[in-house]
Formats: sequence, structure tokens, C-alpha cells
Amino acid sequence: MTKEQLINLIALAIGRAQEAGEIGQVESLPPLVIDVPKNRAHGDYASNIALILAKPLKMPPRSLAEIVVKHIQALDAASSEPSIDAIEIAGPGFINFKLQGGWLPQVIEDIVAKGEQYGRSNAGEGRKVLVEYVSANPNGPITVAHGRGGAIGDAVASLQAHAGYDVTREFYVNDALNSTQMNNFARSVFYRYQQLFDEQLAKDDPYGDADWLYGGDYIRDIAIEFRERYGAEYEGVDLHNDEAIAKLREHVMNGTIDQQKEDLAAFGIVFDSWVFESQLYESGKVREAISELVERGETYEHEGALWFRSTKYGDDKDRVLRRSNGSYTYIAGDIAYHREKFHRGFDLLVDVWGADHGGYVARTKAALSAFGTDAGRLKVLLFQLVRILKDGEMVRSSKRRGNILELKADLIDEIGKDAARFFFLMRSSDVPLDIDLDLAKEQSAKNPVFYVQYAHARTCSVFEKASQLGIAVPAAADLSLLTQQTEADLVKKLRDLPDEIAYAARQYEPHHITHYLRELAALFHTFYDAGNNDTALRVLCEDAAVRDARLVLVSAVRTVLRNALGVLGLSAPEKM
RNA sequence: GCCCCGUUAGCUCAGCGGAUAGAGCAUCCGCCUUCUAAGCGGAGGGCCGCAAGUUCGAUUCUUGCACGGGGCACCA
Repeated sequence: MTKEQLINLIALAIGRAQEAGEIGQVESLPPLVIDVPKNRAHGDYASNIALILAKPLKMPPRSLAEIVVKHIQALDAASSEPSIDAIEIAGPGFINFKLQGGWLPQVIEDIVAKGEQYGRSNAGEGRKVLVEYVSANPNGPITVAHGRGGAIGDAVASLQAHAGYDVTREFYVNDALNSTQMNNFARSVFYRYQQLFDEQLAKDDPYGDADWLYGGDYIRDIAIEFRERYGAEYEGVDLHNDEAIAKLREHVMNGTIDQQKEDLAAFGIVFDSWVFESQLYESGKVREAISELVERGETYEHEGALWFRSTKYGDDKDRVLRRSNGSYTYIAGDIAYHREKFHRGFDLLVDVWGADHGGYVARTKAALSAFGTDAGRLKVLLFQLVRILKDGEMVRSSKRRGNILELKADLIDEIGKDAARFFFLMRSSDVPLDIDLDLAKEQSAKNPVFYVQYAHARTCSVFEKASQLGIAVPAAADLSLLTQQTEADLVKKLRDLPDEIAYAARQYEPHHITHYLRELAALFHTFYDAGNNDTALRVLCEDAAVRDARLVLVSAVRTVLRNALGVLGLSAPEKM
């Protein structure tokens, strides 16, 4: 009996009880949900329906439960295939079900049949969702903080895809023309570039303390790359000539973006789409968006600037869209960008931002509301800051100055792509993340990703061993022979994957999957280890029928581990 | 001052309105003639920040308070 069948049975029993006049009618029956109790002594499934109906029906929960149970038993007994083994009323009025063994083979057969598809659902019904993440400014490398956003965004996108949405992954490049920061960035690169040709300039370092100078060694790295690409072609650029700098800025920026793409690829992230803020300006989308706000009467002029009356939609204060000097503000581009996303036909937008951008949620949603779009169709995921511990000290990462911790050099090269992704996804986005680089470098059992991947490698080693012994992996087996408690526990966990993925997708919380993986790995290790103490409990035991059943079980475990790792973009090594 | 996030075991954190609140690390005690010990079993350790409210039932929802972090530009 499946979960759905049990729910139907309960609904039917309530209907019978109502027909018999034993319980009253309710306006609307709440959706029936049944849980898998944490405590296995409480059975396979538990329903709290009697507790929920107690109030509207004005009956004590326990007696209500007794009536419902009576009808459930009658219905089950009358069915062609009675499948409830035991049913009991517990505590304040829970109805606990123990089903006959049939569910266990069903779960395994389902996994074997679905293979890579196991865990997917069609809840999204193909609706189009755009997930935008990382979106680092083109003035430096991808940092560890971007890495957290990248891991979360990529996992959320993957979860949505598994939940049946049509997902697009997008990176938004803030290369706006009115950017003072970008000019300073280019100026800094050219200064370091000139120093490569002029020893005296390098020694004197006249602008070493200039306000506009970007600190950090990565600027020098970019200058070196620039020299490799263009040689001495731009050696004579006047650092104080804003126009000349602005003209050459693009060269610098393209190099930076290429580098970002490389770093992201090393992290396993590839975007479907890159949108440039400059193109929104050039194509007139920004002007268009602002004009629409003006036409809709959502703006006003004040002291020469154009303001968006965002307070009308719950923002703290109104926002300037166009400065008194005629240039657009950052949010003008951002508003146009979000408007444009919906124009491209997406049903749902997900933005992944650092918590330091939390203040932008209200104004962005306000803009959508002003366009007459339901702001609920934009989901903004804020993740708390990443803190880095190195040599026992907290390192503060800063984009403008030095101390930048680069995702590639400082994390991926140290602990590997999989470990980095796993650590980023181990915690809820709402919690600050500490990464102790020294500890993470250890690559020991303390590292949970190894624990999980090792479980997968172990499943593979069983098949390896079987093959050496000339034992073929059976296509089917008598799964009713899986009678050990460790086996039942394992299969119950395997059964949870579709629910876990659906839940994590619905909540936009990938960390549930890392927890699931650890739990599943632990149950597999326990199951496996039982064979170390008792050879009869090994997968490759004497009894061929039991052995075949266990091989099918291990195959299902391998599939589920692989699928769950895959959702998070983690590899499933066959050997470790 | 206002907005967002947090407060659960020594530490870092899970916990989807339910039953005896969990995991990892750390500490202590056990298990290698092994299908991979990169593993497993066991023990100790909790006013779930405080106070109200809603509920049959609150660690979970609401409000207030306290403490900690982040954010409050005609910067991006």
C-alpha cells in the first residue's frame, strides 16, 4: 500500500463515519497528511486527523480516532488485498499504522525502475523560472562570498528543475556606463600595468595611498594578464584622463569576466545566460522602464532629480531614479532588469543576494508592484555573510581593498570543488557561515562530504567485489528476504528522497539535501558494517537469494546517493 | 531610530504545529583474520534567550523585550 492509497483510505473512512452519523459534517476537510513518525515504534505512518477534527466536530480526539479506526479496519478487511498489519491509537489521538511488508519491495522496485529519474516530480508543471545568482561586479575575481551565493543559486536552480520547473540560470553583469567604481578599477589596473614597465614608478608607488586605488594583489595579476594580451600598447595611457580610461575600461572588464567564467566553471557552475547592464541602457530598456513608471504616475521630480514613490508600496523611503545631473542610478538599471525578466516570459524569478543587499528587496518588489506585477512572483534569497578563519584569525573580506578571498585560489584549490560546495550547502542561508580553511584542508573523516562520498564508493566496491567473485548483479530478486532492521531503516530513508527534494525545492532550501545525504550515508554505513561483525549479514553472504536481494538494495542505495549528490552538483566517486 | 537574520548540548548547527528535541565535532569506553576501520557501536552532556498570546498541543506561529550580526546614498 502506498502513502496515497492510505490517505485515500482514511478519507473514505471519514466519509463512512459521517454517513453513519457517528461524526458530524465539517465545512471543509483539511488536506489529509500522514507523517512518517520519528520513532519507529510508532509504526510506518501516523495520522493526526483526529486531533485536527476534534475541535470542529466538538469531540474528544481519542473517541473520534476510535470511530475512524473502526471504519478504516472495516474497509481494509473488505478490500481484495488487506494491507494494514496493525493500527493503534496513541498519545492524545494519533492513529499509527503498521503496514504489511509490501511497502519495502515497492520502494526498491520504484527506484530501480526510475533510476536517474528517481526523486524528480512534476510539481512545477513546466512553469518557467529564472534563477539569477553570483552576479559579481566585473571588477575583480569571484570571491568566497560569491561562492556561497553560487552554490546556493545553482542548487536551488537544480532543485527547481527536479521539481518540474523549466529553469534558466542567469548572471547579471553590472557594467554600467555611469560607474565611478569601474573607472577607478580600470585606472588601478592601468597604474599597476605601467609599473610593470617602469621600475622607478614601481618603487616610488606615488598612488599607493590614492583613494581611487584598488588594493589587493589581484589588481597586479590582472595587470600582468593585460600585458600578456596587449603588450605595451597602452603603456602611455594618462591616468588622469577619464575619457581615455573609460574607453579602455572594456578591455580590462572583458578580461575580468573571462576570468570569472573560468573560476565558476572550476566550481561546476555554467550559466545559461549573461545579461549586461550596459545593454539594458543601449537597447533603451532602462529609459522604457522609467518612462512607464512616469506614465503610471509612480514618480515625481524633486530638486532636479526624478524619484520613484516606492513608499507607496511599502519601502522605507522614496528612491532616486535619475540624478539631478541627468544620469541614472543603479536601481534604475535594476528595475529595468527585473521588468525585462518578466517580459521574457518567466513565471517566477529567484534572486540570490548577499544579506548586505537586504535593503534592496523592498524597493525591487515595490517597483514590480508599480508595474502592476505581483511582487510575490519574485523570490529573493538572502544569504548571510561568509566568514573565513585562517591561521586561527577571522579574515574580513572586502571588495574594495585587499584581503579578498578568492573562491578558486583560496577555497577550491585548497579543499576541492565538492567539499567547497558541500560546506556552502550544509547550513541554512539564514545563518552566517564560518569556514575554517585549516580544518577544511584536512580532508579527513571530519569532512562530511567524504563521509557521504565514501558511502557511494562503498556501494561500488560491493559490485566490484561481486564481479571479482563472478557474481552477476540480478535484475530482480525476492525482496521480501530483506528482513533486517538495518535494511528496513535504509529503505525508509530511500523512500524519502522525492519528498525531500520537493520540500527543499518548495522552500528554496538546499541544505535539507546535505542533511539527507548524511543521514542516508550513516544508515548505509551501519547496514554495511553489520557484515563486519557477522558474515551472514554481508551483502555477499552465503545464501544466494538473500545476497541477490541485498545487491538490488545496494544498487538502489547507489542510485539514490548519486541522484541526491547530483542535485547539489557533487560528484559520486566510485573509488576513494 | 527603522528594516532583515540569528539566539537549541562544551563548540558548529538540523529540527516541515505533534509523541521521549536530534546530528557532527570535542570528551570517555569498546569493535580491524573484514564485502574499503576514510567505517561502526555505546556513554555523558539541554529552563530550545526571556515573557505573554493563539492552539487539544508551541523549540516550531504572533507580539513585546534582551543580546549578537548585517543593512539603512542623487555609491554599485
